[in-house]
Amino acid sequence: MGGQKKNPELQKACPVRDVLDRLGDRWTVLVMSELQSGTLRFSEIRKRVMDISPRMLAQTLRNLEQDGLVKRDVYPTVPPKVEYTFTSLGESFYERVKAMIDWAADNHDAVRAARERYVAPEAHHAK
Amino acid sequence: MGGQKKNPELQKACPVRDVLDRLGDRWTVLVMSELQSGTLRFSEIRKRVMDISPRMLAQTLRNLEQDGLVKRDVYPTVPPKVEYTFTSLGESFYERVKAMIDWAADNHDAVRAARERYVAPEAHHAK
DNA sequence: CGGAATCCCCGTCGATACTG
DNA sequence: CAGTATCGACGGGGATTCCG
Repeated sequence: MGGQKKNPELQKACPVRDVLDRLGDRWTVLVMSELQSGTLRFSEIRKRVMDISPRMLAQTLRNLEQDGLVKRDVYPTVPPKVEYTFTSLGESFYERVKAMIDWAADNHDAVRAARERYVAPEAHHAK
Repeated sequence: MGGQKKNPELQKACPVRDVLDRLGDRWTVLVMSELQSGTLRFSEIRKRVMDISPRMLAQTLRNLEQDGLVKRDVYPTVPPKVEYTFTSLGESFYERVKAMIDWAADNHDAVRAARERYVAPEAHHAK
């Protein structure tokens, strides 16, 4: 996905983009769908999402925490233990996301079929 | 959003990513929310979305068309006229997207408030 | 264990210009 | 009008290394 500025002025004005942009990245949706099953530790999420790097998991979780969608609980034990849980805001958000995930699962075949059928419009001079 | 490969093998296996990735980009959601109001011409969408470049609009529309979410009708008149309309697949998809947009609008304040409250976790050695 | 810091690649997007 | 072509930059995110 492409770089480019993410104009903060525009974000202020646009609630949609502001919130939805988080779904743009590779991991947020995947992480949320694991968190759905309840409280999880950092390493547990890692195991479930499998090919996420610790760096990206940390970043994804911090974004979610920052937006008030996920709660982070630190237990100052040794070894350290950190748990992540949806807030109620997060749960209500995930409901909608879930609706989209389900749609994607249900209609994946239709979409893939459409992609296969698709032929590039030869400019407009359809010969 | 960032470059990096988009492993096609993984996409094949993952319906979620496959479909939802489209929402990651800057414009798809905006364009869809205009198309909601009915059939629109290329230039009409441009006027409504305002700061989208012709390049990005064309690309966004082609993606939607490719996925079978939007229908493209070309009238070989002069000057050319091209209309875009949701397919029924697209409409059913947009229903879910709309649910998220509405959530975003409703909870935008809560999210922004959470962001403002947020203080970076000073590593874990909470002094 | 749960991260943070650094390095670097490369896909996306934006701006600009051109065409049937 | 409805696009396409080319270019360059930005910044996401992977790999790796280190730390409390």
